[in-house]
Amino acid sequence: MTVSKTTASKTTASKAIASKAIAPDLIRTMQSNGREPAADALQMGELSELLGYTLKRAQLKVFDDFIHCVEPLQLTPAQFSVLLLIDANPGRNQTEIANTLGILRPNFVAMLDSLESRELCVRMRSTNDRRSHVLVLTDKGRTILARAKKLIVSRHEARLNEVLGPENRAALLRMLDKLARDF
Amino acid sequence: MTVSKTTASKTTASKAIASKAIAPDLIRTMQSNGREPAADALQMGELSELLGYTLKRAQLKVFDDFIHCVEPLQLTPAQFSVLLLIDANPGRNQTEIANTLGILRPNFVAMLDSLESRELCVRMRSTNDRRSHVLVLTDKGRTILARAKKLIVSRHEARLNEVLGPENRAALLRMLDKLARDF
DNA sequence: GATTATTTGATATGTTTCATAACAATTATC
DNA sequence: GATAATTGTTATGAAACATATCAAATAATC
Repeated sequence: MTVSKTTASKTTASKAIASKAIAPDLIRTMQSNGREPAADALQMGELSELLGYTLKRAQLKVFDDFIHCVEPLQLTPAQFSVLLLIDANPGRNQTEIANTLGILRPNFVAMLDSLESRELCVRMRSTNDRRSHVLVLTDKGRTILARAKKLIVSRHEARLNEVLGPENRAALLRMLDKLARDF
Repeated sequence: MTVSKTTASKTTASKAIASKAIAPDLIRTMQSNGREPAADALQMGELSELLGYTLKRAQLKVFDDFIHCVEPLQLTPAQFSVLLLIDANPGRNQTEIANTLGILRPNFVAMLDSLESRELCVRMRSTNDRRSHVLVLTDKGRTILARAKKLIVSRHEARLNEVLGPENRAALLRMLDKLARDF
């Protein structure tokens, strides 16, 4: 280590410029334009060029919006994907659904418990293989799923189209899919 | 609920076709082409069109590759971003760095403890504001950061360019940045 | 056909990540 | 000088993610 143990940090108010007579945003402008480094925005450095960083940031934003759009149905992205996959793949068991979604079997148990307690789906012992549970949506589950799809299309994906434009949205999806597959 | 409590699930081997005389992949081909639904790949349904789902999948892949590429230095994406931001913003305190990265201050403490215990950075009491800690990279920290940047460029981002192509990679970054900001 | 190995769902458990409340020390505000 | 706000910290909890292990059921092997 070559660094000394104390340093001066310029925090918020620089000097004693601040006075009630001057508007707050004017003060900020003066500070930002002064010789002192702007107190607000930090340099992002090479972080802006790091795809992984921006990817994560975007993912959090998109998930937040998803949750908000589908809020009246109280479905997380993961729960929605489970319902969707059960519906699209009748006759499949827990392991198959979980694996396809990248969910580990032990963690899938509580997930299903929750959905089943809300009567959105049911586990049924398979007659062929009495070890496995075939997953089936209830009527309520199908209804919720249908409503969720509508909300996602009309709110969530619509907003994505607004921000990106339909062509860009499609291009983005293609590239992300390529990454998810071939990377 | 309108579903009965038992159902038949077709699992692996259909009928008694299996025999040692037939090659395993031939059997699989026969099964896939038969009337029975393919036992392997599940229908992804509308999931393939859900941007959030693909986004998450891609993000996990990219982070995995990041961790792998920078493995000799034992840096997580989060740790790397902290080192980078400290280096790019001398004189800033914990709260400022944490906020910029979207890390909550309480969670940032252990993070810094870890980096400091590895002697990659130091907290220094500010002389201006004795509440705050100014964060500074040690020489070791700067060295590790420089090595990490090299590994990321030569391995990680290089691979991204291979898979996507430079133009697509740039376009992807632009769109993700737009989402992270405006969404 | 009995023995061994594998698969399925489940439990227990641990780690990591993320979020909230509260506190002492310090500084800002009035 | 009393009160409020900020900084780093601790404690704590929830959620997401991962591993080992188990009983029941089935498949594979001898």
